Amino acid sequence: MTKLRSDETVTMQSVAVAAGVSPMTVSNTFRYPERVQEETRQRVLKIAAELGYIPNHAAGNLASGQSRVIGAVIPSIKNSSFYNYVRGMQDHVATEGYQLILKLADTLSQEASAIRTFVGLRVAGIALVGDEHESDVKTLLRKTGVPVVESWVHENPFDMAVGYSTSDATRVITELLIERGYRRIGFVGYQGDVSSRFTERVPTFKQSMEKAGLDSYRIFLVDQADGFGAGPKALEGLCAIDPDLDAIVCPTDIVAAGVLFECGRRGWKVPERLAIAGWGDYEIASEITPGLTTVQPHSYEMGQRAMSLIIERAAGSGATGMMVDTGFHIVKRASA
Amino acid sequence: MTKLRSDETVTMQSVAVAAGVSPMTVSNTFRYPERVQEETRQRVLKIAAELGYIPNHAAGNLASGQSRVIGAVIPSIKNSSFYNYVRGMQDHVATEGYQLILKLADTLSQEASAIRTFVGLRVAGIALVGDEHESDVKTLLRKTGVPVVESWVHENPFDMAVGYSTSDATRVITELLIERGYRRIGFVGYQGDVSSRFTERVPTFKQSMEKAGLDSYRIFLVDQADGFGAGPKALEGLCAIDPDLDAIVCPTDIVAAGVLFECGRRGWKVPERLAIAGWGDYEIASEITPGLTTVQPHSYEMGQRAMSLIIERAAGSGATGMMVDTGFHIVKRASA
DNA sequence: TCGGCGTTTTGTAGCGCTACAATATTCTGT
DNA sequence: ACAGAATATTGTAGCGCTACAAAACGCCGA
Repeated sequence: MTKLRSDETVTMQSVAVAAGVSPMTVSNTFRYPERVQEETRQRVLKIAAELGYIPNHAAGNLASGQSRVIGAVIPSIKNSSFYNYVRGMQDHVATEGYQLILKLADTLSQEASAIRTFVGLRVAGIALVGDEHESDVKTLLRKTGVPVVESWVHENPFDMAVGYSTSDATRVITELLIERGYRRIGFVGYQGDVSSRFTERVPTFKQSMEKAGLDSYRIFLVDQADGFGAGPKALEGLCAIDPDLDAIVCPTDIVAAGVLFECGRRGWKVPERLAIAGWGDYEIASEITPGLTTVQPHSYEMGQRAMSLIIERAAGSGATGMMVDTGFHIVKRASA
Repeated sequence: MTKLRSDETVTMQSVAVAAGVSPMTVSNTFRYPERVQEETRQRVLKIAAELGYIPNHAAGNLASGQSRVIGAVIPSIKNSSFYNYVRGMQDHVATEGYQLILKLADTLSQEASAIRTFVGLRVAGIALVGDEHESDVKTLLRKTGVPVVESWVHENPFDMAVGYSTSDATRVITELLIERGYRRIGFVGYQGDVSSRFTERVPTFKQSMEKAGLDSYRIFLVDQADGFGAGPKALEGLCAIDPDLDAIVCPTDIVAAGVLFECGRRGWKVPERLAIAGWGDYEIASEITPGLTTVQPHSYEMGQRAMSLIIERAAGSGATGMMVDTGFHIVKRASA
C-alpha cells in the first residue's frame, strides 16, 4: 500500500531535492551528523520533519549490512518475572540509539520461529532466555554470526551470556530455611520440558539437605502452565508424601502465592504451620500477607548487560564467550 | 558483521546456483509455491535448508514494498492483562503466515518512538492499545497509510478499532452491586494522564448510582503505577470519605486484590463487611479467596480480530473505519 | 594571487530481493 | 504430428539507502 501512490512516498531523495542537497548529505545527516555542516544539517532536519520523512530501515539495512534493531525472545508475559528484564533491556538500548523488538515464545519451536524472523530481519543481535534451543537454529545462528546473548544462563554460553547461578540461589535459600529451624522441607519443581534454570535446582536442593543431615525426598513436580493453580496441587502432593511438612520451596512467587492462598483456605498459619519460600521477587511477593521470602535475581541489570554485550559486539569490540554474572540476593520477609 | 565474509553469506543467488535454477525460481518457491513445479520446489527447498538460507526480509520488503511483519505496541507487561491479547494476536498471525513483533511503551512518547520504529521497518500493519496518541505520529501514520488498529477502543477509530464498551461494563457491574443490595458503593479510578478506557468509567458510575437513587460521591483516584499497593491506598481514601463503605469497584483485579489483602490485614470479611469488584479477570481473580467478581473482556478475541483487520487490509480487502465490538461478560465470584 | 590543506558535499555502484513481461517448456485435442 | 493453450522458468530493472572515492569548497600563508 505504501507503493500505491509512489509520488506521495517521502524518500531520502525527495528530502534531498526539497533541501537542495544530495541524497548522501541527507543520509549523513542522520547517520553521521558530525560530517555535515551545522547549518546544512538543520535545514535537512527541518525539511525532513516537515515532510514527515522516516528513513526506510529495510533499505538502510540492506545497503549497509548493519542494523540498529535488536531482537529479544521472551518466554512469556503471563507473569511479571520478565518485566524488569525487558525494562532493563529497553532502557539500555535507548541510551545507545538502538531499538528493541520483542517476540514471545513459550516453546522451543516458537523460539526457533522467532529467531528465524529476527535473522530474516537482519537484526544487530538477538537476546534469548535460557540455554536450550533447537539445534537447527543453533547451526543457523553460528553460520550467520549474529551476536547472541543468553540470559538467566550461568555457564557454557552458546555465544555470550548473562545470568546468575540458580544453583547457588537454591543452596542459599535452602540453607536459610534450615538455619531457621525447618526440618521437613519440601521442594516444588517444574515437570516436563522446562529450562535448565529450573531443573538444575533439584540436585542442589537434595545436596543442601543432605549436607545438613536432613531427608531430601520431599519433592513434587507441577506443570509450569498452572500458574497460581500449581500451589494447591503442590501442597497436596507434598502432604501426600509427608503430612507433617513444615516448609516449602517454590519455583516462583506465583506458585508460592498459590500455596499461601491454599494455606488460607485450610486455615494453616504461615509460617507457623508452614513456611513458604518463593522465587523471583514479583510484585505480589511484597503485597500479600505474610510477605514472601524470595530470591531476587537482578533482572533489570541482566537486561541492561545483555544489551551492552550485544551492542559492544555490534560495534566491533567485545568477544564471543563473554559471561556476566549479575548475582542475586535473598529478600527476607515473614513467610519463612 | 554479516558482511565481513561476503563469500559465506547465503543469498538467494547462491541457492539458485546450487540448485541450478534462476533466482526468480527460488524467490517464487518461497513466496508463491504454487507457481513452481513440485519437483523443482522440493529441490530448491532442500538446497536452501542445507545451505541454511534465510530470506533477507529487508531486501524483500524493499523490493516488493510489502511486509509480512506486523508490529504491536503494548503498554506494559507488568501484569497479565495483555497476555491473552498478545496470545490472540500471535495465534492469529501464525495461521496467516505473518509474524508479530512487539514493543513495550508505558507512555505516549514511548509509544510514539515505537511507532516510528515500526514505520521505519515498514511493517504491514500496526496494533495500538487505546485511542490516545501523539498528534505527530497520527499525522505520520495518516501519511504513510499503514493499516492501524486500536484495541480496547470502542468508538471513533483513528483507522480501525476493536474493543468493547468500558462504559457498558461499568454500568453492568455497578448495577450488579446495587441489585445485590449494596448501597454505599465506592469507585476507584486512575489519576493522571491515563487512557480514556479508564476515564470514561467515572461518569458512567455516577450515572448508574444516581439512576438507582444512590449517592455517587464515593470516588477515589490512585496512581496507575502502584499495582497491588494501590489497593490499601484506595481503601483508606474511600474510608476517609465514608467509613461505612460497603462495596468497592476497582479499575483492575490487581487493585482489587490489593484491597482484598488489606481487608485481610484489617480483619474485614469479604463480602460481608466489604464487597469487591475487579476488572480484567486476571489469573489472580480466580485464585485468591474469595474469588473476585470481575469484568472479563474478551482479550484473546480482541487480539485475533485486531490482526485479522490488519491482514485483510494488507491483503487489499477491508476498509478504513472498521470497528469490531468483541463484548465482555461479568464473572460472578464470591467477592461481590 | 595562488598552491596546498582540511572540510564539506556529491557521483557511482550495488546491497538482496521481487514485479513484470518475455521466453521456454509441457500438455491438449484433432 | 502440430497449432494453440496452459504451465513453468527466466531476464531485466529498480526498490531506498549507504560505502567509498572523487570532487568542490573554503581558508591559510607566502
